[in-house]
Amino acid sequence: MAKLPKPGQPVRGSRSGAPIMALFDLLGRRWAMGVLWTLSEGGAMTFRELQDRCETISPSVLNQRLGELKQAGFVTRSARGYVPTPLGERIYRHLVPLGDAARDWSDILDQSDPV
Amino acid sequence: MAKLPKPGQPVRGSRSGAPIMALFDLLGRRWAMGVLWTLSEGGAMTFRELQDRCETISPSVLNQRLGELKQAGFVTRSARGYVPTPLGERIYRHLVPLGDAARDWSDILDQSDPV
DNA sequence: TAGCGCGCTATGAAATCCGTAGCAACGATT
DNA sequence: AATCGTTGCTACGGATTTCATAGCGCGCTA
Repeated sequence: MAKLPKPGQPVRGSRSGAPIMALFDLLGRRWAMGVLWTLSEGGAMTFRELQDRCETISPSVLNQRLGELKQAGFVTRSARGYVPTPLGERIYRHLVPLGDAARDWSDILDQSDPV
Repeated sequence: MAKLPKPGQPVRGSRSGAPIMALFDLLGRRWAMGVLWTLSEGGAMTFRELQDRCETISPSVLNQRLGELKQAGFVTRSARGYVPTPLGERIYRHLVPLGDAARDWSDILDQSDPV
């Protein structure tokens, strides 16, 4: 099992553990950003609900990602289910403009390379 | 070999291919964000130089990520080496504030959980 | 006590990633 | 012309990660 990336300690991709590299290690795991995104968009939700919204995630990976996100302090568990922490919300807010860029990307691909 | 995620087509994580999910699929592969980041920070550079800066990346993975980023239109190859495209630059600019958040994250961890 | 939904774990196969070695092409040097 | 160094990558085998599916133990309700 891969250990949790922590800024300041060697992570996959950086011996120095530059914070951004630690974050990339964490968020660059399959589904990590998708989970944070879904959770931030949808508000508090249960494990199963999250699983449904993520369409194709397997429970083992969801559980693992949730554990990592919890340990990293991006997600926590409230009475009504999993929710992003303020720190998690902040990361999410930086992810939002990526959604806009993604839409433009989609438009560009449509123009240059219609299916 | 995993196929290139394209918005509008089913990707890992979304049957509908919502642009953001296609982007998450692409960027959520090991080293994808790190490569884009390194390239944007350092300007045009050769394969080997990129490999050096990424410290621990293997050439096979670097080559694969570069191919994906090229196909996605985020990176291209100029006379002086690999460079991000305008679209790639744009993604990068949205990644920058994540670096700030990562530093704060690092500070928080230092306070709450000193090694 | 039977049925339900819940959070999650177990398992085994498939995909991905890794480090290392090394090849072919090129230009500069001897 | 033979050698050298650099570059962009590919081959390979093993380690890790992700996957789909099945199902367990719990608490609640009827």
